[in-house]
Amino acid sequence: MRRGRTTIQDVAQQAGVSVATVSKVINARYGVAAATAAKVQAVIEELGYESSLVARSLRSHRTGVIGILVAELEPFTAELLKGAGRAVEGSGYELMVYAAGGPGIERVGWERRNLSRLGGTLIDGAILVAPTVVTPDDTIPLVAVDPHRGRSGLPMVNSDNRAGGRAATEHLLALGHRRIGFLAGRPDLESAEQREAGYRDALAAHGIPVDPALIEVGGYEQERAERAARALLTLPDRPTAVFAANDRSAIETLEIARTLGISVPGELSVVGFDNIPESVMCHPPLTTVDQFIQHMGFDAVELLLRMLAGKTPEQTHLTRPTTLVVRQSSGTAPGRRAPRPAKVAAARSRTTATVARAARA
Amino acid sequence: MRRGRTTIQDVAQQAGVSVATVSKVINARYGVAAATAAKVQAVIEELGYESSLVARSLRSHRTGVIGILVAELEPFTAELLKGAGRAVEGSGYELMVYAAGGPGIERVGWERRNLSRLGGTLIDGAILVAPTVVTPDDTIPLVAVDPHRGRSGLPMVNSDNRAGGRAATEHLLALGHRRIGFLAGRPDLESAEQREAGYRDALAAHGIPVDPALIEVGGYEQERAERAARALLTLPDRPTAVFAANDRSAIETLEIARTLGISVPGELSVVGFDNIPESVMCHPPLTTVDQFIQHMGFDAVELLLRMLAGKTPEQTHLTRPTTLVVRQSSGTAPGRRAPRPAKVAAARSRTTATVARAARA
DNA sequence: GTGAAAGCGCTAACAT
DNA sequence: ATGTTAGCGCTTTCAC
Repeated sequence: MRRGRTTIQDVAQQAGVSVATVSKVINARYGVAAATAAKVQAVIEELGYESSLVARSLRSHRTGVIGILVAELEPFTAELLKGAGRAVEGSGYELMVYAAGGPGIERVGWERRNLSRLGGTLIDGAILVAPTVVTPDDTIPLVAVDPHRGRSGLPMVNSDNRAGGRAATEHLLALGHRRIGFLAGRPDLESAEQREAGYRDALAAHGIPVDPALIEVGGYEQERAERAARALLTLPDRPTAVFAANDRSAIETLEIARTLGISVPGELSVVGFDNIPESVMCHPPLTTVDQFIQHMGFDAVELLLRMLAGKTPEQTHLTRPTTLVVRQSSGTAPGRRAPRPAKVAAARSRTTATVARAARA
Repeated sequence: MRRGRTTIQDVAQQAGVSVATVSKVINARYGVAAATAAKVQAVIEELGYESSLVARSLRSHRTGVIGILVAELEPFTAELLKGAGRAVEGSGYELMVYAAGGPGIERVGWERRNLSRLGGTLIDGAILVAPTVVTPDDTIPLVAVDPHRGRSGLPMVNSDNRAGGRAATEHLLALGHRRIGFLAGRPDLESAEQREAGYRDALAAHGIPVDPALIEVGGYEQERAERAARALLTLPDRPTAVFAANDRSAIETLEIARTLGISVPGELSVVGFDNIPESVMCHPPLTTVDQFIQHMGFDAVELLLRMLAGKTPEQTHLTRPTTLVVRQSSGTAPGRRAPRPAKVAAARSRTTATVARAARA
């Protein structure tokens, strides 16, 4: 046995041919005698040789690999990957997920950095998840999922965040809440901005002025979100409900409420956004806005695949609808004695069923 | 603007120095005048240059990237990634997940193929998830998660599958079930084998002979599992309970039961294994064995990190305990009128709480 | 039909 | 302190 990996050199030597010939056999190029090809093939099998993706891509600039670039491997990303995974099946492409290394290090610009590191070589196209800035790089086809604010011109997949934000807030209003706090997300993301717009829409529609004291920025970061939630819940005249811009923040709000001895949904209603699996497993299960993350992952890959095939897709901006999923973290506003309306209960089972179906789709 | 990526060549030219000098600056090597370094650095910023991971790794054989090789991006994998993601934070390493491309193509040997393609270059170490065969490759440090049967000598992380299988079966026995079917998993995986052993253990402990007709192989594959579940449920004298070797198979069993008009848990109890998020979202929510997948991912990365640091870990075989999580898919055996015991209800809330905590850990 | 040689972008010895 | 040279493993002209 040799040390290190088996290289094309080893195969060539063992087969008694040149490296070039082996390469031709591997890539099924013309100009190789059947007998030679067979012999080389046999040696390849024997040695268990597999050509190095790295060396190959450095040279040929075509790898059959799609990159998914994310800042962090957290629930949202994980859901997205499930959808992406299904979309590549049978496409001939493989998936490479590159995680920038946690939430810590220099969020801004990670996608450009990693794109430079991988693009042009290694991956034929990439999906950028919640990118901070994107200099439309013309090296390889790109698709953005849940992108930052402002037109980037990049093909993208997102959801109707504004309608989702509105639905969440309307739900709380329907339950009699009037002081509804908003736990804002990453200010640079269009989605976060739109969810806030939806929140404002709903309040405006009901003639309720927005109270700036009830808006805190959580930024989708654990500590910051916790601080923001605590600020909201320790207000002299605290809100009776909080709409958080994503499920993680909402779950953190649930946590803070628990430490403060505030019962949910008795004294406080909480609504999130995303419908990550964790939103079902927390206590109480979270009312949230489903944005069908798996579908987004699926769509993004499909779009990219089409671009890689050279077809210019007619639709380069895919926006998915969202659905409110009512669970146990939201209830009638304190002081109101309206019983939980029957239609809410009905909505609950329906939407939950939807989720289950989406998970398998 | 140039076409294609910016290379080290471009930087060197623009800065009026040699390529080697630029390389030294990038890698903070000695032998560069402060002034030169500053100038080069400025050009790097200006051009937005980032060195190619591919070219670099081809040469230096050190990348700071850990590979996670999986056959498919499905719920189990996704959970594992969450844990792995947390473990690399602050380690200086980044994570690259490589998905072999769906459940379809040539399952056996995918890990060896991909390892050859990436190893030695691109990744400094790898985690193999549910590998089919592993020729202990000495090129880079390897850790296996949920490995195949037989000693591979590879450092590994798994759970106490036998105890878990026993607990699941004991639970059904305690509910009065006597005809308990088993939906087996991938025969090549040690975990699947152990779960079956646990099942047999429990039956034996209660003096119940194993009925071969009640054992079907699902192989963790959608279609096959569905066929197996259908076979079990259409048996002339069908089982009153089914223990499936993983949650996906269990959820598929739920599905088949529904199409056959068999009510769960009224006429049939179902217990799974894994505790993937989907097990909470299905109908009814699944009773299952939690194997703390996220923790396994965390542990695997930590173990690999230690190996990469050159420390030989004293413990190279990590086995985690499992916990039964009782939800709504299991109930008293038909014909028995024992009310659902109070302690089961108690266990339920406790274990669910455990899950919630684990999810955040 | 086959092999020699150049080069992808980079780093590491070795010169200067 | 800087540049020159030689590859890493592979693909691709282009001779033979």
